[in-house]
This record gives sequence, structure tokens and C-alpha cells, in this order.
Amino acid sequence: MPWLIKSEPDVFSIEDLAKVPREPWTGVRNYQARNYMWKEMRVGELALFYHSNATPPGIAGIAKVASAPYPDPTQFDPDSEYHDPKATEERPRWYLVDFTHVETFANLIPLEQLKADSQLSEMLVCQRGTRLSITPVEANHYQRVLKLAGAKG
DNA sequence: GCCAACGTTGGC
DNA sequence: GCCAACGTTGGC
Repeated sequence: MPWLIKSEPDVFSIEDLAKVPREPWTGVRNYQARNYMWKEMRVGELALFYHSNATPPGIAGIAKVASAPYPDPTQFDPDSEYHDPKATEERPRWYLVDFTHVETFANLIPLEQLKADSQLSEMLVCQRGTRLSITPVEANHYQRVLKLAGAKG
């Protein structure tokens, strides 16, 4: 199943992802998003990399699931902004996977364009109030996004 | 900076 | 277990 992952480019952009061999997706503190990483993602699955809080927001490229799920180490670190005092090594609360860079689109596909595309009107990221940082993407939506990316060259 | 959406927390 | 208050997300 393809995915969509959001990141604020000021914090971590697809260019940042391209510079590292792999990136642990730390800091997700939403149960639904966690469950997708923990229970449903498989190594090798692809994810649209979405730039949120950007100008403009939109899909910047493609990443790939690069590890099995494991406990997010930042939950145990008292100095981390993601520290969770209720998590223990014996009973971790937060799990993550690593992502690796696949492709940076020549041109970002703006959210405005996604919303205007009749084939993508039901894509979750286009829906009002969708704040979830990790969402599954239907195969036809994924293919359509790739097509838009390619068409823009 | 505003504010709608919505997840989480905590008092009861 | 309800629900008001609060905090965060994220487009605009």
C-alpha cells in the first residue's frame, strides 16, 4: 500500500532526506499514525513526501519504507522534545520506521493543484481538517500523483 | 496571525 | 464514560 507522510520542510525537507542514507521517523505522537507505522507498513512500500506549513504546501517527492517498526528512541530521552514519561523500555508507547529517499520531483505538486484535480478530490490530504501526519493512499490516487509529477517534467 | 478542525486530558 | 478545556495542526 502506498502512503503519504507529512513533514514541515523548515524542520525536515525532502532535500534533507536525500542527504542521509535513512531517516528514523521520530516524533510521531498520534496513535493512528503510530499504528500505521507499527502494524501496517512493510519494507519497500512507497510514500508520497508532503511538505506541510510550506509556501506552497504540496507533494515534494517519494520516500520508501526502509525498516521494520521499532520503538521511537526519543520517547525514552528526557532531553528530547518528544520525551514521553509514560513510556518505558519494557512497554514502549511509540513505534516508528525508517524512511529513505527515492525521488525528489522536479517541481513540487501544490496542494492547490491536488484539490483542483478531479481524480484526486477524495484523496485524504485534500480533505478539510485532515491533520493526520501519515495516511494511506489509494493506488489510483498514487498513480495519478506520479502522472502529475511526470507531466510537469 | 487567525482560526477551523480535531485529538488529548482530566475533573467529575 | 461524559464532555469542557486545552493544545496542536496546518491552510490561508
